[in-house]
Amino acid sequence: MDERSLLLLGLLLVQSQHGYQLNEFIERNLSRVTDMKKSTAYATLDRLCDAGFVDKHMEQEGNRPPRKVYAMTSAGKQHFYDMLRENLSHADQMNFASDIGMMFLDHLSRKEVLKLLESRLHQLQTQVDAYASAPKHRYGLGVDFAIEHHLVHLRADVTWLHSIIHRIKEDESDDGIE
Amino acid sequence: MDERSLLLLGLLLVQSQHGYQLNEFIERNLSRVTDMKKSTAYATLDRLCDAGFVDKHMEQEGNRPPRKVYAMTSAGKQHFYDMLRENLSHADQMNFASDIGMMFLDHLSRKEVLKLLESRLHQLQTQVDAYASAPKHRYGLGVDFAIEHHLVHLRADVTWLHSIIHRIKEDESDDGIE
DNA sequence: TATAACATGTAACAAGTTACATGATTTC
DNA sequence: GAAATCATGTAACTTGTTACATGTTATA
Repeated sequence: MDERSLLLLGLLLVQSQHGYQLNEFIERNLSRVTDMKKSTAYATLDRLCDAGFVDKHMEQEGNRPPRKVYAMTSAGKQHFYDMLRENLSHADQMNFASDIGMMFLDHLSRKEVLKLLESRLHQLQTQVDAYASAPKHRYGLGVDFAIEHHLVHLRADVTWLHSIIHRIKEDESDDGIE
Repeated sequence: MDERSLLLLGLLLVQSQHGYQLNEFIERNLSRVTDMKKSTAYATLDRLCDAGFVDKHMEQEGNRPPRKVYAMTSAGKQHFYDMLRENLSHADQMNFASDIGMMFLDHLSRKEVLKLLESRLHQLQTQVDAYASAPKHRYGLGVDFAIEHHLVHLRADVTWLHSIIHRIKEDESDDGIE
Protein backbone atom coordinates (compact mmCIF):
# COMPACT_ATOMS: atom_id res chain seq x y z
CA MET A 1 0.00 0.00 0.00
CA ASP A 2 1.22 3.39 -0.96
CA GLU A 3 -0.56 5.02 1.96
CA ARG A 4 2.31 3.96 4.18
CA SER A 5 4.71 6.03 2.09
CA LEU A 6 2.27 8.93 2.07
CA LEU A 7 2.04 8.80 5.84
CA LEU A 8 5.80 8.67 6.40
CA LEU A 9 6.48 11.43 3.89
CA GLY A 10 3.76 13.55 5.47
CA LEU A 11 5.26 13.15 8.91
CA LEU A 12 8.75 13.90 7.61
CA LEU A 13 7.47 17.01 5.85
CA VAL A 14 6.51 18.46 9.20
CA GLN A 15 9.95 17.70 10.57
CA SER A 16 12.92 15.44 9.97
CA GLN A 17 12.86 12.43 12.25
CA HIS A 18 14.53 9.10 12.87
CA GLY A 19 12.76 5.79 12.44
CA TYR A 20 12.17 5.05 16.08
CA GLN A 21 10.63 8.48 16.58
CA LEU A 22 8.26 7.97 13.65
CA ASN A 23 7.26 4.56 14.92
CA GLU A 24 6.63 5.85 18.43
CA PHE A 25 4.49 8.67 17.11
CA ILE A 26 2.48 6.33 14.92
CA GLU A 27 1.96 3.82 17.69
CA ARG A 28 0.96 6.42 20.28
CA ASN A 29 -1.16 8.74 18.17
CA LEU A 30 -2.14 7.06 14.94
CA SER A 31 -3.04 3.53 15.96
CA ARG A 32 -6.64 4.28 14.96
CA VAL A 33 -5.63 5.43 11.50
CA THR A 34 -3.04 2.90 10.42
CA ASP A 35 -1.88 -0.58 11.35
CA MET A 36 1.61 -0.29 9.89
CA LYS A 37 4.16 -2.40 11.77
CA LYS A 38 7.55 -1.09 12.82
CA SER A 39 9.62 -3.27 10.52
CA THR A 40 7.43 -2.15 7.66
CA ALA A 41 8.16 1.47 8.49
CA TYR A 42 11.91 0.84 8.55
CA ALA A 43 11.73 -1.01 5.22
CA THR A 44 9.55 1.70 3.67
CA LEU A 45 11.98 4.40 4.80
CA ASP A 46 14.79 2.45 3.10
CA ARG A 47 12.77 2.30 -0.09
CA LEU A 48 11.99 6.02 0.03
CA CYS A 49 15.70 6.61 0.48
CA ASP A 50 16.63 4.44 -2.50
CA ALA A 51 14.04 6.27 -4.57
CA GLY A 52 15.59 9.61 -3.63
CA PHE A 53 12.51 10.90 -1.82
CA VAL A 54 14.32 11.22 1.51
CA ASP A 55 17.93 11.73 2.57
CA LYS A 56 19.33 10.13 5.68
CA HIS A 57 22.17 11.04 7.98
CA MET A 58 23.43 9.58 11.23
CA GLU A 59 23.17 11.34 14.55
CA GLN A 60 24.30 10.36 17.99
CA GLU A 61 23.64 11.76 21.45
CA GLY A 62 26.28 10.74 23.96
CA ASN A 63 26.49 6.97 24.24
CA ARG A 64 22.97 6.24 23.07
CA PRO A 65 22.39 4.08 19.99
CA PRO A 66 23.05 5.99 16.76
CA ARG A 67 19.97 7.20 14.89
CA LYS A 68 19.26 7.50 11.21
CA VAL A 69 17.54 10.81 10.70
CA TYR A 70 15.45 11.06 7.56
CA ALA A 71 14.74 14.36 5.79
CA MET A 72 12.59 15.12 2.76
CA THR A 73 14.24 15.94 -0.56
CA SER A 74 12.58 18.21 -3.07
CA ALA A 75 11.72 15.14 -5.18
CA GLY A 76 10.15 13.72 -2.02
CA LYS A 77 8.06 16.83 -1.50
CA GLN A 78 6.84 16.65 -5.08
CA HIS A 79 6.03 12.97 -4.67
CA PHE A 80 4.18 13.67 -1.43
CA TYR A 81 1.97 16.28 -3.09
CA ASP A 82 1.30 13.99 -6.05
CA MET A 83 0.27 11.14 -3.77
CA LEU A 84 -1.78 13.42 -1.56
CA ARG A 85 -3.76 14.76 -4.53
CA GLU A 86 -4.28 11.24 -5.81
CA ASN A 87 -5.36 10.04 -2.38
CA LEU A 88 -7.82 12.86 -1.75
CA SER A 89 -9.42 12.87 -5.17
CA HIS A 90 -9.88 9.15 -5.59
CA ALA A 91 -12.57 6.97 -4.00
CA ASP A 92 -11.10 3.52 -4.00
CA GLN A 93 -13.33 0.48 -4.12
CA MET A 94 -14.08 -0.76 -0.60
CA ASN A 95 -14.10 -4.47 0.09
CA PHE A 96 -15.32 -5.89 3.36
CA ALA A 97 -14.00 -9.22 4.55
CA SER A 98 -17.25 -9.85 6.34
CA ASP A 99 -19.25 -9.75 3.11
CA ILE A 100 -17.76 -13.07 2.07
CA GLY A 101 -19.16 -14.63 5.21
CA MET A 102 -22.57 -13.00 4.68
CA MET A 103 -22.86 -14.86 1.39
CA PHE A 104 -22.90 -18.19 3.19
CA LEU A 105 -25.26 -17.42 6.07
CA ASP A 106 -27.61 -20.17 4.97
CA HIS A 107 -25.03 -22.83 5.76
CA LEU A 108 -25.49 -22.33 9.50
CA SER A 109 -28.59 -22.56 11.66
CA ARG A 110 -30.50 -19.33 12.27
CA LYS A 111 -29.76 -19.66 15.94
CA GLU A 112 -26.02 -19.88 15.47
CA VAL A 113 -25.94 -17.06 12.93
CA LEU A 114 -27.68 -14.84 15.46
CA LYS A 115 -25.18 -15.78 18.16
CA LEU A 116 -22.23 -15.03 15.87
CA LEU A 117 -23.60 -11.74 14.56
CA GLU A 118 -24.46 -10.58 18.06
CA SER A 119 -20.88 -11.22 19.09
CA ARG A 120 -19.76 -9.11 16.15
CA LEU A 121 -22.23 -6.39 17.07
CA HIS A 122 -20.81 -6.32 20.55
CA GLN A 123 -17.26 -5.89 19.25
CA LEU A 124 -18.41 -3.13 16.92
CA GLN A 125 -20.00 -1.28 19.79
CA THR A 126 -16.78 -1.56 21.76
CA GLN A 127 -14.96 -0.02 18.82
CA VAL A 128 -17.51 2.78 18.60
CA ASP A 129 -16.94 3.56 22.28
CA ALA A 130 -13.17 3.57 21.78
CA TYR A 131 -13.35 5.99 18.86
CA ALA A 132 -16.00 8.18 20.43
CA SER A 133 -13.91 8.65 23.56
CA ALA A 134 -10.67 9.34 21.66
CA PRO A 135 -9.09 12.59 22.81
CA LYS A 136 -9.38 15.47 20.32
CA HIS A 137 -6.81 17.60 18.51
CA ARG A 138 -3.86 15.40 18.88
CA TYR A 139 -2.09 16.28 15.67
CA GLY A 140 -3.61 19.06 13.65
CA LEU A 141 -7.19 18.72 12.46
CA GLY A 142 -6.50 15.77 10.21
CA VAL A 143 -6.51 13.01 12.78
CA ASP A 144 -9.85 14.19 14.11
CA PHE A 145 -11.31 14.03 10.62
CA ALA A 146 -10.03 10.48 10.30
CA ILE A 147 -11.50 9.47 13.66
CA GLU A 148 -14.81 11.07 12.77
CA HIS A 149 -14.73 9.18 9.47
CA HIS A 150 -14.19 5.91 11.29
CA LEU A 151 -17.04 6.65 13.65
CA VAL A 152 -19.38 7.35 10.76
CA HIS A 153 -18.62 3.95 9.24
CA LEU A 154 -18.69 2.10 12.54
CA ARG A 155 -22.10 3.56 13.39
CA ALA A 156 -23.42 2.76 9.93
CA ASP A 157 -22.21 -0.78 10.42
CA VAL A 158 -23.88 -1.07 13.82
CA THR A 159 -27.20 0.14 12.39
CA TRP A 160 -26.93 -2.26 9.48
CA LEU A 161 -26.04 -5.25 11.67
CA HIS A 162 -28.98 -4.45 13.96
CA SER A 163 -31.25 -4.47 10.97
CA ILE A 164 -29.83 -7.75 9.65
CA ILE A 165 -30.20 -9.41 13.06
CA HIS A 166 -33.74 -8.12 13.34
CA ARG A 167 -34.66 -9.48 9.92
CA ILE A 168 -33.13 -12.87 10.66
CA LYS A 169 -35.11 -13.07 13.91
CA GLU A 170 -38.35 -12.19 12.09
CA ASP A 171 -37.79 -14.77 9.41
CA GLU A 172 -39.41 -17.97 10.69
CA SER A 173 -39.29 -19.74 7.38
CA ASP A 174 -35.75 -21.00 7.07
CA ASP A 175 -33.93 -22.77 9.83
CA GLY A 176 -30.71 -23.34 7.90
CA ILE A 177 -28.61 -26.47 7.90
CA GLU A 178 -25.63 -28.06 9.72
CA MET B 1 -6.37 -12.70 3.00
CA ASP B 2 -8.14 -15.75 4.17
CA GLU B 3 -11.45 -14.53 2.77
CA ARG B 4 -10.34 -15.73 -0.64
CA SER B 5 -10.11 -19.28 0.69
CA LEU B 6 -13.46 -18.90 2.43
CA LEU B 7 -15.04 -17.76 -0.81
CA LEU B 8 -13.61 -20.59 -2.90
CA LEU B 9 -14.47 -23.23 -0.31
CA GLY B 10 -17.99 -21.83 -0.03
CA LEU B 11 -18.51 -22.01 -3.76
CA LEU B 12 -17.09 -25.53 -3.90
CA LEU B 13 -19.35 -26.61 -1.05
CA VAL B 14 -22.35 -25.85 -3.24
CA GLN B 15 -20.89 -27.90 -6.06
CA SER B 16 -17.57 -29.20 -7.33
CA GLN B 17 -16.14 -26.97 -10.03
CA HIS B 18 -13.04 -26.37 -12.08
CA GLY B 19 -10.95 -23.24 -11.80
CA TYR B 20 -12.15 -21.52 -14.92
CA GLN B 21 -15.76 -22.02 -13.86
CA LEU B 22 -15.11 -20.51 -10.44
CA ASN B 23 -13.31 -17.55 -11.96
CA GLU B 24 -16.11 -16.92 -14.45
CA PHE B 25 -18.70 -17.03 -11.72
CA ILE B 26 -16.74 -14.66 -9.53
CA GLU B 27 -16.11 -12.22 -12.35
CA ARG B 28 -19.72 -12.21 -13.55
CA ASN B 29 -21.58 -12.26 -10.27
CA LEU B 30 -19.26 -11.32 -7.44
CA SER B 31 -17.24 -8.43 -8.81
CA ARG B 32 -18.90 -6.17 -6.25
CA VAL B 33 -17.94 -8.42 -3.36
CA THR B 34 -14.37 -9.41 -4.13
CA ASP B 35 -11.49 -8.23 -6.28
CA MET B 36 -9.63 -11.53 -6.39
CA LYS B 37 -7.69 -12.01 -9.62
CA LYS B 38 -7.77 -15.20 -11.65
CA SER B 39 -4.17 -16.23 -11.05
CA THR B 40 -4.76 -15.74 -7.34
CA ALA B 41 -7.72 -18.09 -7.48
CA TYR B 42 -5.68 -20.77 -9.26
CA ALA B 43 -2.85 -20.40 -6.74
CA THR B 44 -5.27 -20.47 -3.81
CA LEU B 45 -6.90 -23.63 -5.15
CA ASP B 46 -3.46 -25.23 -5.29
CA ARG B 47 -2.81 -24.27 -1.71
CA LEU B 48 -6.18 -25.62 -0.57
CA CYS B 49 -5.30 -28.84 -2.37
CA ASP B 50 -1.91 -29.11 -0.68
CA ALA B 51 -3.57 -28.50 2.67
CA GLY B 52 -6.01 -31.35 2.01
CA PHE B 53 -9.10 -29.13 2.03
CA VAL B 54 -10.01 -29.99 -1.56
CA ASP B 55 -9.36 -32.94 -3.86
CA LYS B 56 -8.81 -32.48 -7.57
CA HIS B 57 -9.33 -34.75 -10.53
CA MET B 58 -8.99 -34.19 -14.26
CA GLU B 59 -11.93 -34.16 -16.61
CA GLN B 60 -12.07 -33.75 -20.35
CA GLU B 61 -14.94 -33.20 -22.76
CA GLY B 62 -14.00 -34.19 -26.29
CA ASN B 63 -10.97 -32.28 -27.47
CA ARG B 64 -11.46 -29.27 -25.21
CA PRO B 65 -8.71 -28.29 -22.80
CA PRO B 66 -8.58 -30.61 -19.80
CA ARG B 67 -10.09 -29.27 -16.59
CA LYS B 68 -9.07 -29.69 -13.00
CA VAL B 69 -12.23 -30.24 -11.04
CA TYR B 70 -11.99 -29.42 -7.35
CA ALA B 71 -14.18 -31.05 -4.71
CA MET B 72 -14.38 -30.44 -0.98
CA THR B 73 -12.94 -32.99 1.43
CA SER B 74 -14.39 -33.47 4.89
CA ALA B 75 -11.39 -31.60 6.33
CA GLY B 76 -12.25 -28.82 3.88
CA LYS B 77 -15.85 -28.69 5.07
CA GLN B 78 -14.70 -28.45 8.65
CA HIS B 79 -12.27 -25.70 7.74
CA PHE B 80 -14.97 -23.84 5.85
CA TYR B 81 -17.29 -23.87 8.84
CA ASP B 82 -14.48 -22.78 11.16
CA MET B 83 -13.59 -19.87 8.92
CA LEU B 84 -17.22 -18.93 8.39
CA ARG B 85 -17.86 -18.76 12.15
CA GLU B 86 -14.71 -16.73 12.63
CA ASN B 87 -15.65 -14.40 9.79
CA LEU B 88 -19.23 -13.81 10.96
CA SER B 89 -18.44 -13.34 14.62
CA HIS B 90 -15.46 -11.05 14.27
CA ALA B 91 -15.50 -7.33 13.49
CA ASP B 92 -12.11 -6.64 12.05
CA GLN B 93 -10.53 -3.24 12.35
CA MET B 94 -11.35 -1.14 9.29
CA ASN B 95 -8.64 1.05 7.80
CA PHE B 96 -9.38 3.60 5.12
CA ALA B 97 -6.64 4.62 2.74
CA SER B 98 -8.27 8.02 2.41
CA ASP B 99 -7.81 8.79 6.09
CA ILE B 100 -4.09 9.14 5.58
CA GLY B 101 -4.73 11.89 3.06
CA MET B 102 -7.24 13.60 5.34
CA MET B 103 -4.50 14.03 7.91
CA PHE B 104 -2.58 16.32 5.58
CA LEU B 105 -5.40 18.50 4.26
CA ASP B 106 -3.71 21.62 5.56
CA HIS B 107 -0.81 21.18 3.14
CA LEU B 108 -2.98 22.19 0.19
CA SER B 109 -5.00 25.31 -0.45
CA ARG B 110 -8.65 25.28 0.58
CA LYS B 111 -9.64 25.73 -3.04
CA GLU B 112 -7.68 22.74 -4.25
CA VAL B 113 -8.85 20.52 -1.39
CA LEU B 114 -12.43 21.32 -2.35
CA LYS B 115 -11.77 20.46 -5.99
CA LEU B 116 -10.17 17.14 -5.04
CA LEU B 117 -12.84 16.14 -2.55
CA GLU B 118 -15.61 17.05 -4.97
CA SER B 119 -14.04 14.77 -7.53
CA ARG B 120 -14.02 12.01 -4.94
CA LEU B 121 -17.62 12.73 -4.06
CA HIS B 122 -18.57 12.37 -7.69
CA GLN B 123 -16.88 8.99 -7.93
CA LEU B 124 -18.60 7.85 -4.76
CA GLN B 125 -21.96 8.81 -6.16
CA THR B 126 -21.23 6.84 -9.31
CA GLN B 127 -20.47 3.83 -7.13
CA VAL B 128 -23.70 4.32 -5.21
CA ASP B 129 -25.65 4.32 -8.47
CA ALA B 130 -23.88 1.16 -9.63
CA TYR B 131 -24.66 -0.72 -6.41
CA ALA B 132 -28.20 0.63 -6.15
CA SER B 133 -29.04 -0.59 -9.65
CA ALA B 134 -27.47 -4.02 -9.18
CA PRO B 135 -29.91 -6.81 -10.08
CA LYS B 136 -31.29 -8.71 -7.10
CA HIS B 137 -31.21 -12.37 -6.05
CA ARG B 138 -28.37 -13.51 -8.14
CA TYR B 139 -26.97 -16.13 -5.86
CA GLY B 140 -28.96 -16.92 -2.78
CA LEU B 141 -29.67 -14.13 -0.31
CA GLY B 142 -26.06 -13.60 0.65
CA VAL B 143 -24.94 -11.49 -2.28
CA ASP B 144 -27.84 -9.13 -1.74
CA PHE B 145 -26.84 -8.69 1.88
CA ALA B 146 -23.31 -7.86 0.76
CA ILE B 147 -24.53 -5.32 -1.79
CA GLU B 148 -26.83 -3.74 0.76
CA HIS B 149 -23.88 -3.58 3.15
CA HIS B 150 -21.78 -1.80 0.56
CA LEU B 151 -24.56 0.66 -0.14
CA VAL B 152 -24.88 1.47 3.54
CA HIS B 153 -21.19 2.34 3.74
CA LEU B 154 -21.12 4.20 0.45
CA ARG B 155 -24.06 6.36 1.48
CA ALA B 156 -22.52 7.01 4.87
CA ASP B 157 -19.36 8.07 3.09
CA VAL B 158 -21.26 10.40 0.76
CA THR B 159 -23.01 12.06 3.68
CA TRP B 160 -19.75 12.46 5.55
CA LEU B 161 -17.88 13.88 2.55
CA HIS B 162 -20.72 16.35 1.98
CA SER B 163 -20.38 17.47 5.54
CA ILE B 164 -16.60 17.81 5.32
CA ILE B 165 -16.85 19.83 2.12
CA HIS B 166 -19.48 22.05 3.68
CA ARG B 167 -17.34 22.70 6.73
CA ILE B 168 -14.27 23.48 4.63
CA LYS B 169 -16.31 25.97 2.60
CA GLU B 170 -17.60 27.65 5.75
CA ASP B 171 -14.16 27.92 7.27
CA GLU B 172 -12.79 31.27 6.10
CA SER B 173 -9.91 31.30 8.55
CA ASP B 174 -7.30 29.05 7.01
CA ASP B 175 -6.24 29.26 3.42
CA GLY B 176 -3.65 26.50 3.56
CA ILE B 177 -0.22 26.53 1.99
CA GLU B 178 1.58 25.54 -1.25
C1' DT C 1 -8.95 -15.71 -41.45
C1' DA C 2 -9.04 -13.49 -37.30
C1' DT C 3 -10.65 -13.21 -32.74
C1' DA C 4 -13.20 -14.60 -28.86
C1' DA C 5 -13.99 -18.20 -25.58
C1' DC C 6 -12.11 -22.16 -23.24
C1' DA C 7 -8.64 -23.68 -19.69
C1' DT C 8 -4.48 -23.63 -17.65
C1' DG C 9 -0.89 -21.67 -15.55
C1' DT C 10 4.44 -19.55 -14.65
C1' DA C 11 7.95 -16.06 -13.52
C1' DA C 12 9.21 -11.99 -11.60
C1' DC C 13 8.11 -8.82 -8.52
C1' DA C 14 6.22 -5.97 -4.52
C1' DA C 15 4.59 -5.52 -0.07
C1' DG C 16 3.76 -6.92 4.38
C1' DT C 17 4.14 -9.90 8.58
C1' DT C 18 6.31 -12.54 12.35
C1' DA C 19 9.83 -13.73 15.05
C1' DC C 20 14.26 -13.04 16.23
C1' DA C 21 18.83 -10.52 17.15
C1' DT C 22 21.75 -6.89 19.09
C1' DG C 23 23.54 -3.95 22.51
C1' DA C 24 23.57 0.20 25.43
C1' DT C 25 21.24 2.81 29.28
C1' DT C 26 17.99 3.96 32.65
C1' DT C 27 14.75 2.69 36.14
C1' DC C 28 12.78 -0.31 39.69
C1' DG D 1 20.07 -7.69 39.25
C1' DA D 2 15.99 -7.59 36.20
C1' DA D 3 13.23 -5.23 33.13
C1' DA D 4 11.92 -1.46 30.28
C1' DT D 5 13.33 2.01 26.91
C1' DC D 6 16.18 3.34 23.19
C1' DA D 7 17.36 2.21 18.28
C1' DT D 8 18.21 -0.60 14.69
C1' DG D 9 17.26 -4.03 11.77
C1' DT D 10 17.40 -9.19 9.15
C1' DA D 11 15.56 -13.65 7.51
C1' DA D 12 12.04 -16.46 6.29
C1' DC D 13 7.66 -16.52 4.87
C1' DT D 14 2.96 -15.43 2.89
C1' DT D 15 0.08 -13.22 -0.06
C1' DG D 16 -1.09 -10.98 -4.04
C1' DT D 17 -0.30 -8.70 -8.61
C1' DT D 18 1.15 -8.12 -13.49
C1' DA D 19 2.38 -9.63 -17.62
C1' DC D 20 3.16 -13.29 -20.35
C1' DA D 21 2.71 -18.13 -22.45
C1' DT D 22 0.20 -22.05 -24.47
C1' DG D 23 -2.90 -24.47 -27.31
C1' DT D 24 -7.78 -25.79 -28.89
C1' DT D 25 -12.27 -24.84 -30.76
C1' DA D 26 -16.25 -22.13 -32.03
C1' DT D 27 -17.82 -17.90 -34.15
C1' DA D 28 -18.01 -13.94 -37.26
